[in-house]
Order: sequence, then structure tokens, then C-alpha cells
Amino acid sequence: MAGQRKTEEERGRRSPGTGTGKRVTLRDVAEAAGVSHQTVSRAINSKGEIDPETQRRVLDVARRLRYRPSRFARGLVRPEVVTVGLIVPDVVNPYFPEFMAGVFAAADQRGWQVLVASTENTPSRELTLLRSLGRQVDALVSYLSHPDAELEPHVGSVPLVIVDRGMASSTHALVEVDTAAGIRAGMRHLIDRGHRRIGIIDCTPVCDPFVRRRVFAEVAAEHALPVDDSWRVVGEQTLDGGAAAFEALHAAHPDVTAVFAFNDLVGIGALQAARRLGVRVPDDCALVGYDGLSITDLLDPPLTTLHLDKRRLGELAVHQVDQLLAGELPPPAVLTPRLNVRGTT
Amino acid sequence: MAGQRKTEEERGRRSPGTGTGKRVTLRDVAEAAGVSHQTVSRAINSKGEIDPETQRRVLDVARRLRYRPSRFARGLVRPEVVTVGLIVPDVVNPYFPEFMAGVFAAADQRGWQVLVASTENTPSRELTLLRSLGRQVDALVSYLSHPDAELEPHVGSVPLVIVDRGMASSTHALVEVDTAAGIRAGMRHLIDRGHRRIGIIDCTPVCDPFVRRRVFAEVAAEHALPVDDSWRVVGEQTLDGGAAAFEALHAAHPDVTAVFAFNDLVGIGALQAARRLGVRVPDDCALVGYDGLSITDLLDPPLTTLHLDKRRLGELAVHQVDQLLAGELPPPAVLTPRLNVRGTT
DNA sequence: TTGTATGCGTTATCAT
DNA sequence: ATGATAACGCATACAA
Repeated sequence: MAGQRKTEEERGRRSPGTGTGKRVTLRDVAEAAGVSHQTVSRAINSKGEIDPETQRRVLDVARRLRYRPSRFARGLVRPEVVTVGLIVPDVVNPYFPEFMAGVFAAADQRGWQVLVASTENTPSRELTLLRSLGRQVDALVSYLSHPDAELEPHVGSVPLVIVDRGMASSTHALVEVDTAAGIRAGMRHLIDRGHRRIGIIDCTPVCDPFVRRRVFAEVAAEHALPVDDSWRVVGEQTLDGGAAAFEALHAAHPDVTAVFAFNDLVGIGALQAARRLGVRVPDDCALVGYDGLSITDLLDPPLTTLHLDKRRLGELAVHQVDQLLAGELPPPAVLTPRLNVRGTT
Repeated sequence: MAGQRKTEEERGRRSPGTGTGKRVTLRDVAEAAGVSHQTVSRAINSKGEIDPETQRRVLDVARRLRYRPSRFARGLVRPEVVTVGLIVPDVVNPYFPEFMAGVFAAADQRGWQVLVASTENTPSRELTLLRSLGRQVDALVSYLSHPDAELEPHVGSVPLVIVDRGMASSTHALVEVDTAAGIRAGMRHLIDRGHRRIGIIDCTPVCDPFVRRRVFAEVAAEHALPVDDSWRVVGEQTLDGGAAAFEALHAAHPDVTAVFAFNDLVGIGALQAARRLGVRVPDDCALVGYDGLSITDLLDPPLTTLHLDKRRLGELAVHQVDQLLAGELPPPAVLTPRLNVRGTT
């Protein structure tokens, strides 16, 4: 009595969302099984109070019809599962997986889910993703390079946590990195080791107003270092960019004894360039990175770097979401990098 | 006429999903603004046909009330956005971000969204995530270590793509890696270079039935290599595991001239151990890795490895989802690693 | 331009 | 054990 009608429904069924064919609903299954839609619901959810035989039969029909419950209809009726949207610039850059791990862990701990999207380092995509993801989630955690004003039209009413943008906000929650303190610690370390002819490899960040340059100049002045603006080279934020910048710096100032890299990626590039140039690290020239990527540990020598707890950063972001969902705009959470002295200084 | 009632609604409002307080709906806004809920809908969605003044007023009230449209109610009525669930063992392991990047790219290209979760290398979590994510998405892409039979009770009716499990399936779509071919290529490479005393560092994978051991033995037999089972050491699938395994292998067979590592992570560990032992790579002992992690490029010397296009693997997985959603069970997609000869052989 | 009525697919309440 | 009916929050056709 169950396995009679067959071919019509099975063939030609398109899955939900695939445009054409209508979706298979609880009622379709009910009709095909000769029961009420309510009974089908019970069967699907194994809510006791149902004849085992009936359940088996209904489940069978459901399978035949390729029935799939609608998460929307379900979400409408059942207690909501909090979903956080996460926007990062680049999943492959080893910086972000660590950050993401923190977000996942904190979210999972709360029973939340995470919808992830990548801007592929394209600022304009930030805006479109803000829009599209925004309508699908309960809150958004995002790396963003635009100021609030430009964001405003795209952020609807979604609670938003902005990560490491380096700009204040009166409407969104923030998680910030105290880069200035980090740079200062790195500079002090080099100076403590007796370095005075220090160069810096800087990069053009998307929004951040050259904190590194500023702090570098400040510290240089405080300690009367014999360096001026020509000791600061600007390069691409890549391995090759770091290499090229190191070469440029070394060409301009062969007597440089220490280099501060924009970040570890750039630092690794610089290390490779140094090797090619026959500059021994750290004997001829010390090198300090920034970020504390775990891969810097594998280098030879391992890179001295300002280690930032990226995982914690992610956890803090979720914590900010927490507050936002509770209806309050929390003060910015700030994290400071920690100097990790290893082989290159 | 708009800014009259205030305090009652604003205070005490809890956000959606936060348990208590009821959700602010379109009708609440309508009532507060003194219009019909339809007008509010128009205002929110900027669907022309509305007096600009009315719209402004409504939007204002909506903001005051912290109104947020329900994604569920919306999804119920509007064309569905396909959401793919992605389950990986570990976000931080550099292998997976590359894979994820492929999934994101392919998904984005189709206008799909991706919900990500990590099992944290815990097989039991695979099952629970399968369940919880399964009800929130249209299809699932997952690394899984269980056989179909154990999966069955947890995979409801969700279309599922299993990645690199190394076991056939009659109900789920697959994306596989031809590991045997990879190992074979690596062995051939070593043999071509004249190596005969080859060792292998193997690991206990969760499900995969020691493909490496099997192929290693086969090739060894085919070429009558002077090696037996004692040339195969099994270690943890970590940096330290690789180092320990290399030391063990080297202790047992000091005359080993080449080592095949389970994967790059293990290979890097082996490389570090070799350096500590004073074994020069590749002069004293060659080393081959597996996976082709991009960081192996930064090592000194860069690791010769069997490069797997993990990004492509992710794209293929999404393509399998495509088929599944179209109602067909596609044949397994298979990817073969490519030998990438660099500094360690 | 605005309001009224209806349906989306599910679960929950209450009968039977 | 099963079925009828009413929400859930939103958008859309249609009426005013």
C-alpha cells in the first residue's frame, strides 16, 4: 500500500532553490502517504505519539519524494539559532585562519553558527558582502577598511563588530589592536640591543594611517637615532614586496643594522632577500616581524616578531557580538602584541 | 507626530533569539508608526510606491524600535539563497584554508553562501555537526572519517559530499585524492635518482587503510629494494611526530638515503630532526613530503613534495553539490597530486 | 499612495 | 494515535 505510485514524483523533481519545480512540502508527503501533514511532521521529528508502522511508511514516502524540511519554515516556528556572519579579507593568508579559529571556538561555545565569506582583498567587496550577508545573519564580524560614513548605507540594521580598523566608531562595536604599543616595544627591543641605524619596511594599508611610520619617527626622535625618512621604505604587503623593500633599504643604507618589517609575511621576504644578498641575520642585520604567524617558527633562523594573539582577537569579536545582541554598544576591546624574541635579533 | 511615544518600547527590548522578550515585528513598527504593516514593508524594502515622507517616518520608528527583519520569514517568501555547510577538521592546519578558499570561490561564483564549522580533529564531533549543520543548510561538504553505516543515522536527508575519505559510497557524493598514484610518483622519483634504501614515515589516519604502507611495499617489491617493514615507522601526524619518527628511522637504519614523509607537516618535522642530527638534506638523505603546503616553499631547503591542488579540491566539492542539488548522484571526482621537485631531493 | 487578505512550510495546541 | 486549526513574520496581489 505504500509502494504503489512511483515514477511521477521521483522523476523531474528539482531540488529547492533550483529555480523551477516547486518544493516538496510536508503536505505533499502527507497526501502521498494518505495521512495528515501533522502526522508527517511527527514522523520526521520522531516525536513519540505515533504508530511505528505509520512512521516507517511516512518516512519511506518522504524519502521517495526527496522531501527536505525547509529551514526557514522551521526557523520561523522554533527557537532561533544565532548565526554570525564573518567577513575576512583572505582565507589563505595564515593570519586569518587563526583569527577564524577564535571566532569558531567562541561561537561554538555559545551554540552559534558562523557564515563565512572572503572579500579576496577587494575593498569594494566588503560593501556588497556587508549587504548580502547582513540579511542572512543575526550579527556581523568583519574586517573593514571603510570609515563609518561609507559603511552606513550598506550596513542595514545588523549589529556589526569591526576588527582592527584603527578608527573609532559611534555606532559599531570594535575590536582593536594596539599597533602603536607593539611597534614601540619592538623598537625599544632593538634599541636595547644597541641598534641605532634602524630601518623600517612599511606598507600602504587600506585605511590605517601609517601608525608604524608615526611611531617609528617618534621613537627615533626620542632616542635621537641617526635615521630620517629615507630609512623608511614602502613596499607591497607580500613576500616579494618585503624582499624588494629590503633590497632597496640595504642599497640606500648598507650600514643598516636592524630592520623592522611591516608584518611577518614581509619579514620573511626580507629574510630571503638578506640571504641572497649575503647579509647574515642577525649578525649583520637584525630583523623584527609583526603578527606572530606560527610559520615564522619554522624559518631558519626563526623570526623575532611581535606576536598577536589572533585567536583571542576572534574570541573577543564574538564577545562583542554578545553585548550587541544584548542591546548594548560595548567599548572597544583592545589587544596588544607581545614581543617574541627568537633567532633574528 | 512621529516622535511621541518613546520609552516603553525602547527599554527592555531584548534582541531576537535571546530568549525572553518577544521579537519586534513589522506589525509592531506599523502600529507604532500608525500605518499598516504593508506600508512598513514597502518602506523597509524601498519598493517605490510610497510617500518619501511616510517612508522616512517609518524607517525612523523602525530604527527606534530596533526592528530587524526575520531572515526566516523572508526566506519563506522569497527565492531561497542556497547555503552550503562546510565541515573541516581544523581551520589552522594550512592544508584546510586552501581547500576552504576553493569552496568559497566556487560558492561565491554561484551566489551561494557557506556555513563553516570545525570538528577540531574530533571524530565524534563530525557526527554532531553533521546533525546540527545539516538542518540549517541545503547541502553539506565535509571531511569525514566514518563509514557510511555510522554516518547514516546522523545525515538526515541532506545532500552530502564527502571529501578525501578513501571509501566508496552508494549514497553520498565524493571527492577523492588518488593517494596511491601520488605515493607511486614520489617513490619512482626517488628510485630514479638512484635511491634504494628508502624509509617511510607513516601515520595512523582515522579511516584511510594505510594506502601509503601498501603502495610503499608494492613499489619496494617491484624494484627489489633492500627494505622491509622496519623501514616504515609510524608517528603522530604533527611536527614533533615527524621529528621523532625521523630520529627513530635514522637510528634503526643509519644508511637510509631517502625518506618519504606522510605529509608536509611531518616532513618539516623530519627536516628539523635531520638538521639536529647533523644529517644534511638532501646530500646525506633526501626527503619527500606530501600535500604541497605553500609554506614548504619558505623552508631551507624548500621541500620536494607531492603537490595537491587543494583549492581545486574545494571547487570540485562544490561542483558535486551542484549535481546533488540537481537531483543526481555524480560519480566521484578524483584529483591526483603532482610531484614538485625542489630542494630536498 | 495606502490598506486588506492570502499564502509560504512548519510546529504546537487542542480535539477526537 | 491521529487530525484540524492556529500561529510564526513577511511579501505580494489586489482592492480602495
